[in-house]
Amino acid sequence: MNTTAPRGNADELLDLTGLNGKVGYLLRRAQIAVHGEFTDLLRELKLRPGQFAVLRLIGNNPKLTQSKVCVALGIQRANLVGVIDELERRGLLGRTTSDADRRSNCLQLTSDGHRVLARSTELQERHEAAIGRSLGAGGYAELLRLLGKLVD
Amino acid sequence: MNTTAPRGNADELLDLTGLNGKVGYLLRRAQIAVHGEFTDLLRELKLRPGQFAVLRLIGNNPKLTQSKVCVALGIQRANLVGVIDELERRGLLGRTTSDADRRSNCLQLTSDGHRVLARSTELQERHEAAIGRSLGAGGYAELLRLLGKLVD
DNA sequence: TATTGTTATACTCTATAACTATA
DNA sequence: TATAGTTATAGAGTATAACAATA
Repeated sequence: MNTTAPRGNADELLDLTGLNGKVGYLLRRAQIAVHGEFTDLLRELKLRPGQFAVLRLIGNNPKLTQSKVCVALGIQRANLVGVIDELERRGLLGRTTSDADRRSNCLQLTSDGHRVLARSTELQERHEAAIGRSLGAGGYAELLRLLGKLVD
Repeated sequence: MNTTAPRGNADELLDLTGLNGKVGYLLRRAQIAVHGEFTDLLRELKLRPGQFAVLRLIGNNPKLTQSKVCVALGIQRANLVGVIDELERRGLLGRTTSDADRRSNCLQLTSDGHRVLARSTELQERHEAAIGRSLGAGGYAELLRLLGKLVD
């Protein structure tokens, strides 16, 4: 994450009406902060949060096709291609043409992919634990509940 | 649905462990959903959420300089230039060289800028009200509180 | 020397259309 | 006809470096 960018939480003399008290704006600022922290944590693996989500999903669901990954993660088919290309180039997963439907690629993690997924999952759990400490256990659970409603 | 499909994973049957139960992931999905809804609402004004934030901040704080906008909103000076260029080209605000410090531009909304800000603020209120209905009044307030902690 | 606004540049993420090979 | 993967491309958003004018 960028460390020299202004964070914008210092100037208390400005009138932030219409921004600070709105879910739309605070959700964006919070997401940027949390995403940036996770990006920093994953740097040791040269993995970005979006790549982690793909590894996690395929690790959970071997032989998943690219289309199904896209539906599950809410991304475009065309944009997944490059992500899979890079993870495959790095030897973290493999494409195999499906026997049942030769249009589809079955995706599977390699042993290196499983190792990277295990390490990144540790980092994610550390990250979530830090969030939990700043929100309190009740706040963490309540935030999950409320965010879940927004995603629907 | 083909009943002979062997290990095809239906979308509802996917294992989303490590994604759905994590604040990092749900925060991202929720932010994308909410940001997209606000983007749709603002379309009638040909205004994007980031431009709205700039108009809102300058409307609240006349004569603000570009650097101060950047600190308040957490964006880069270099990236604000184009945003201000476009809003100025559309006649929504004006730059004036500061008397006190001739390096700085004082930013001020035009009457058109105030009109667009007023209308977009109405749209934002409608958007936030819809969020409030889906979360409940208590949930909405609690979400604001929790997101505020994450932004710190 | 430091800061403000600016230009240039690059990289990521996202969105759409069109192609191919399969179904 | 429809779908899976792919290519190409364009638009946002964001990051860094460097420069001129000014402090």
